Order: sequence, then C-alpha cells, then structure tokens
Amino acid sequence: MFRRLDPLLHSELRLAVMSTLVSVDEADFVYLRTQTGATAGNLSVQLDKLCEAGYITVEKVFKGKKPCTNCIATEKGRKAFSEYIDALKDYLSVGK
Amino acid sequence: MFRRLDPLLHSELRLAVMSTLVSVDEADFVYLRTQTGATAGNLSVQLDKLCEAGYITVEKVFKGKKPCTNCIATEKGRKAFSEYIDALKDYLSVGK
DNA sequence: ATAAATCAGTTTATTTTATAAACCAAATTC
DNA sequence: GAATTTGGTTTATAAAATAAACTGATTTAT
Repeated sequence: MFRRLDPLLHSELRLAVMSTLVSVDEADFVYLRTQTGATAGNLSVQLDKLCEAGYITVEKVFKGKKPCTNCIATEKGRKAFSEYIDALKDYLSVGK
Repeated sequence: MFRRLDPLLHSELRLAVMSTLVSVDEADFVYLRTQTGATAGNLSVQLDKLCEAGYITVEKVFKGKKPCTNCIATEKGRKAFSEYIDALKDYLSVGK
C-alpha cells in the first residue's frame, strides 16, 4: 500500500536539488544555493551523496578565474526522481 | 520558492500514519502497524512524536481483555498534513 | 602593495532522526 | 504449567541533516 520512499530523495535539500536539476538540465553550485536557500556546507554534502548515488554528475570548471561546480541530473537520477514522486502519491490520501 | 517541509511530517512512517488517520478518522495500533508495515518499536516512537506535537490524540482502552491504542488525527494535525502536501508541490517540478 | 572582505566551496563536528533490538506484562495455546 | 503470542514500551545504535570552522583563491579598499 505505501511504497517505500527512496531515502536518497526523501531529504528536503536533495529533493529540492533534484527537482531543480530535472527541470533545468544544468545548474551550478551558486545557482542551486540561491534556489534552495541551503548553506554551502549542507549543499556540498548533499551534492556528494547525489553524485555517489549516480543521480547527478558534477563537473568542476573555471568560469573566468572563479571555480564553478556544474551539476546535471543523470538518467538514473531522473528515473529515481519520477519514481519517488509516484510513490509519494500513496501518502497523499486523496484517492484513498 | 521551495517552502519548508514540516520536519514532523517529513518522515516516511509519520507521513504514512497521518495519511491513514486523515482518511480513516480513527485507527488502532495494530491497524496502523499492518497498514504501514512498520515495526512496533518504530511505530510506538513515531506515534509519541505525533502526539507530543498535537497532531494526533492517543487513547488507550481495553478491547475485551486486550489493550488497544486508538489514534485520531486532530484538527491541528489535519491542517499540518494538508499544508505539508501543499508545500510538497514546490518540489514536484511539474508546473516549473 | 597589502590588509580586509568576499567567493566558492570542503571538511569536520554536533545534533537530530530513524530504526532495530531488547524487553515487559498480560493473555493464549499446547 | 511451560512456551508462545499479543500489544506494546524502552533503550541502544546507526544514519542523517545541519552548522560551524576552515581553505585557497580573488577582489576591493587603503
């Protein structure tokens, strides 16, 4: 009845990050930070976890003289996200 | 943009419990346990938290010779639940 | 030029949470 | 009447989230 919720996505910040990334195709650290309102430390940790899970890829480049951490949702990540959303419906108790 | 998710509800088991309770008006421990598939220990702990938050009321009665822990969602709990669901929409990235 | 502040993060530490394991008292079954 | 089951609670442990402190490079102000 209640499908299990992927613990990697059932985290406020990681979910916000994935939600942003699936709709935007690519986003850098600074953008994710402003969008989510997260602290840099928290964001850094959660990006690592998403990366290790293979839900995103992280590429570090230089934009002029400044470092820039670019994030992209992988196919695996997109699939996991949509499955999470789907499973979540069990919990909304709209259609019993 | 991303509304904060009530941490009391952003828990797989507590969310499943509240989801059940808002749709069912009253449920006992055993029923909640079978519905959610949770262990008794985990359920006990999470019911305490929901109770302390004022999201549910817990009434212990005897059904014949057996103890029975009855749970009901309060108005406060129902409101928090529907607000949680609403805030969650920010994360689904369907409408941008 | 250099000291101070800022940017773009990472690492480490602390608190909170979720979960499991162990336990308990009463009732039931063998 | 001994063992098992029922309906839980309490305690212990593992995992998570978050904050705080730090780094290394870059501007900005003096």
